[in-house]
Amino acid sequence: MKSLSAAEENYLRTIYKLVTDGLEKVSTNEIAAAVNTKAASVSDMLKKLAEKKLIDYRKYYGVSLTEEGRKTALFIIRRYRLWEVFLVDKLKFNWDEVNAIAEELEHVKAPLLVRRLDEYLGFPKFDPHGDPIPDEFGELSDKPRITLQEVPVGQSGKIVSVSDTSANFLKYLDKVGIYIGAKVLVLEKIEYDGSQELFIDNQKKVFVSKEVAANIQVMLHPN
Amino acid sequence: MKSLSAAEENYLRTIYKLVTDGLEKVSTNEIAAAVNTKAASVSDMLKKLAEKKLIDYRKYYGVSLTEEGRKTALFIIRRYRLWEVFLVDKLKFNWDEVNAIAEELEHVKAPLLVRRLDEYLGFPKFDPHGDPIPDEFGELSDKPRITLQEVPVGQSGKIVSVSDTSANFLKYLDKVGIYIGAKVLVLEKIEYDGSQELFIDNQKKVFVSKEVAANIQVMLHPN
DNA sequence: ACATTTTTTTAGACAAGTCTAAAACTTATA
DNA sequence: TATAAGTTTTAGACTTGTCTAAAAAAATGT
Repeated sequence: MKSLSAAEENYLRTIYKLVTDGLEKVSTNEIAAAVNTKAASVSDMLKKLAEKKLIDYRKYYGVSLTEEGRKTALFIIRRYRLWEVFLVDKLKFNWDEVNAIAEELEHVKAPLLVRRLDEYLGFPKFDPHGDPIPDEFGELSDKPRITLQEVPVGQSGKIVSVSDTSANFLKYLDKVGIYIGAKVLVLEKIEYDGSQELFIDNQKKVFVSKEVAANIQVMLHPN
Repeated sequence: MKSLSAAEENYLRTIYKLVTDGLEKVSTNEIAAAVNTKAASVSDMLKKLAEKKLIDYRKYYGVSLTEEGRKTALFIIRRYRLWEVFLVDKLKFNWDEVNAIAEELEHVKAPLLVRRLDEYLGFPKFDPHGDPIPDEFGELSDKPRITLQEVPVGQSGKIVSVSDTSANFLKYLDKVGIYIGAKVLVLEKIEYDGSQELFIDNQKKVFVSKEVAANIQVMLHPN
């Protein structure tokens, strides 16, 4: 595996995240927003990553990962997500506080450290956001499917299945704009009755009851 | 507290270590050796640290820390030594494997992280080498005095006192070349009978029994 | 289909940190 | 004390990653 700078690793992890978030290819501007820099800087970096054969890059088109890039990204993500688990499980951070810190810890490379950390944490398969942690060989477990009820506020996912397949239920879902494959973001949860407000496909707000949420399975997105 | 780059922090911690190791002022070459770089690079960096008022620097003379530099170094060292404790206590590294890794972890700055880590580790007062860990306010505990028996192989220290003050014992010590203030390095320990081989003042090898070692108090050196 | 807007890339500059080679200074030695 | 030897600093170059401004390409709207 090629040795990468912290900046290169950041870009690679970000691209992986964006790609597996759905997009086939990712735009320069999207990357710029995600790594908090300017498009010009992204162009420069993309050239370098392309030279190292980690991404497929054609000017003015998007980028995608090569097989080598994908594998490399998985090892970076492994480090990142193990640290996330450490921060939440051991240091009692909230799942929404750990991103920035994990990003710094991710760049600590000592391979033995990662293995020991993994062991110490009990070989977790998923991070606090529900995203899978690649194993030593870069292998991913399937993403866990959790019910919409269990999705934390602010987290988004893709609707993958429903438990209640009655016509009534499906008709209701159809009517409010929920369907298999839809992107769903949890905007708010009402403690009182377990109902919640959703944002479907970044477009439509929908209010669902606890009962409805319990019957919808979601696959969490990274981030 | 000024915000420093990872490189600046490394230099500062190194200078602190060298200064408290005994030297009043530290030479460019000593620093170069310690941070594994060239004298020319050190000169450049010293100018920068002097500009930030973290060190007292006069060309062609040594450097020493200003009060601000000392304080800053203590916070860097706090991070460093807490990570050392984590690596040894939690991840089961040996005390001699942790230097390089702690050096990387040291640069992760999130202040809340350091506080949580401290708490998680049970507010340790000393790191695995016996060096004191500054508290949140940069305050140091005294160095612990431990018996020569407890000093790990490869670790060095200074002999600070003896429990047995009988003439016989002192005469023996004198004869083999052990005295208060001597530098002692533990070369080897014999499991079988608890005896050990020492290296006194980087000059003389001495073999002492378990009984003798138990009566000698040592103050550990950094590193 | 053409003009406008948006996105992306290039060109050139800059800051940090490192290096080598050579100059300046200090220390040791004869 | 003069010269040699060793140390430290300067000068100048290079790398990495960033930026702004401007040019080039693509997308959009009428």
